[in-house]
Amino acid sequence: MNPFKDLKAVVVTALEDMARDGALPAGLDFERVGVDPPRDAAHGDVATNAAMVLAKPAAMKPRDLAEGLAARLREAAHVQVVEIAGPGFINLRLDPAYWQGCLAGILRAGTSYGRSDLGAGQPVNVEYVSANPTGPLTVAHARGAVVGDAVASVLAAVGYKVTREYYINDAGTQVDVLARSAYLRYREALGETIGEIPSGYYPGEYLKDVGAALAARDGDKWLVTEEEAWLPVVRRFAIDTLMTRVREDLAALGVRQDVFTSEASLVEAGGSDAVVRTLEARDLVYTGTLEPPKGKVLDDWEPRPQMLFRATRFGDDVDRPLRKSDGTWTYFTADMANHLDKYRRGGEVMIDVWGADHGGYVKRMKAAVEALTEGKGHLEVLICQMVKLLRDGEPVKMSKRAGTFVTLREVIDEVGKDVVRFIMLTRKNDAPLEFDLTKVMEQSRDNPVFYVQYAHARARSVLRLAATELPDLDQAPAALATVPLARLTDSTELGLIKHLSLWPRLLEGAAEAYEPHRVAFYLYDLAAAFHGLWTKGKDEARLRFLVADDAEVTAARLALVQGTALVIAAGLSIFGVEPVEEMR
RNA sequence: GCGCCCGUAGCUCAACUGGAUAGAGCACCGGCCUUCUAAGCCGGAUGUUGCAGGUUCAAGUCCUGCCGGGCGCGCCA
Repeated sequence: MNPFKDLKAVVVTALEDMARDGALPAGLDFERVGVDPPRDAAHGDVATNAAMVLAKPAAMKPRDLAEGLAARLREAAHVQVVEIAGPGFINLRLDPAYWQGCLAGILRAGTSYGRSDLGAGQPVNVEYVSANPTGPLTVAHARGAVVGDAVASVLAAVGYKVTREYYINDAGTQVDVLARSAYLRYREALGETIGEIPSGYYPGEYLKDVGAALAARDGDKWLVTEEEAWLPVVRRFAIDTLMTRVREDLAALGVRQDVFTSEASLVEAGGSDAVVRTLEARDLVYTGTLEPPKGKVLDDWEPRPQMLFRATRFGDDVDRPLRKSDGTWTYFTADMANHLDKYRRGGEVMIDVWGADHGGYVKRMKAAVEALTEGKGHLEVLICQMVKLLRDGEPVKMSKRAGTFVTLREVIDEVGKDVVRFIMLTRKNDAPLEFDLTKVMEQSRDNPVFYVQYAHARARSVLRLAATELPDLDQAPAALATVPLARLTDSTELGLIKHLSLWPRLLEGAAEAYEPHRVAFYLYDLAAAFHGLWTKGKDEARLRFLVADDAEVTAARLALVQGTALVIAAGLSIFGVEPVEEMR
């Protein structure tokens, strides 16, 4: 059920008929032919650019081509008016019966309306969050979490087989710093005065819990041992504790990932070595010395020969180091192992959601995927820009260095997970986002979460009232598909159906572009259309949803209300947001 | 210095992968509640899409060069 796809088929069929009749050259590619809702409703219900994009390959004048196509489209079912406009657009207006039929189709499809098999079951791996387990999640992490989760849901809805993945960065020097920081808190928990946290350590208060928990478990046994004895134990303990907390935070946000891959175990299992061997076999590894970056002062720079990956062969700016001077692998090497692992587990298509501070890392990872998969794997990276947390328009003070930052958990506790999720999706991922804790709780049109929820609540409210007044009417979507929908004739009613008819097309577009925010804007527009119809019924009694002496029109309108509620709920469920039954 | 991202109405942002006269909200003005939620709706103004070129029937969208902002730039992750 996809009205605009059906309309495209109508146009393509007409073009094929023309080719068969000799009105068009044979073998034209209709790929670029668009059949879209026009920006301006005055242009009709649907517009196609077919005459313009085919004019050149067909060696015809756009106007002539348009005349021929328009003549055939006039014969198509439900086509009321066909006009040629501007440089060669063909505008179609469809009769009310077409749109009434669409509503019936939407209701028959029910909750599966909008879903499709576009992806044809192709596997896609979406990796997101992947935060270091060195502290609680923040609002910045939340954006990546929600965007990744929504991209995954959008792709799943259009038929891809999606794996949601988290890569745990539990190896390297940062987790050693974590361990030493936690050890300080452990000593503190056992009564020592540790004073100010030295620089280079994680100062966050949250590590007090970790230290105390370790003291409770192991007593004072690590106080007297050397670092090499306690470090692996404390590190493991701290990582496990913090990862548990990360998972709890994600659960509170409604994010549940399928696969958690540990960098440490990947390296331990020889993943990095395997990556280097693979690259060596393809002659993509050499020992060389990198130039210092120009225009940037590096006081401790000294030229050093190191093991390098020929990333420049795959479009990167410089070749990239694989091994640190202490002999261990770089983060990059381990992450290559991660991506090779994902690829082998069955994902030619991989999507990574990263923070803005990793933007400089995109080219090398794409280069690595191309090299490791011999061009068969494809990596797409979505960069999430900053989240500016505000309260009443004023920035909320945060400093990671001083350990004073607002955690995701605090924000969820304050405004609720649904608000966090929706707001995080009201911007393109690569645009900065303002998150005003005051504004998102406002009940006004300025707050999209409220506005969309209100529309759904109003729709449900009508259906509740109808259930008591018309107990014999079956409100199930499939049942409402059979009522006399021809009674829906007002332009506002038909306009609302047209909005609903866009949903499958919009969802596919959001999936192909990896842009879940489109769903948020769609829902906002749909809510506006519904609120408009609602109020029109207040002004003109004949347009009220429930008309006491006309059971038919009431049933038809309830079908429209049900369809609207259905689509809003479907959109919100893509976002992992619960549609509300009533506003409080 | 180099690379990536961004630049649209006074403010916050859209613009359906190149379509028609660039649209919403906020703010400002004026209307609409004995009736399904007025937490809403209707009407009113606002633009050299940072600048300059180029490609195209068609450019906010693609290409080149500038200007402005953000992020990043060997052995952190």
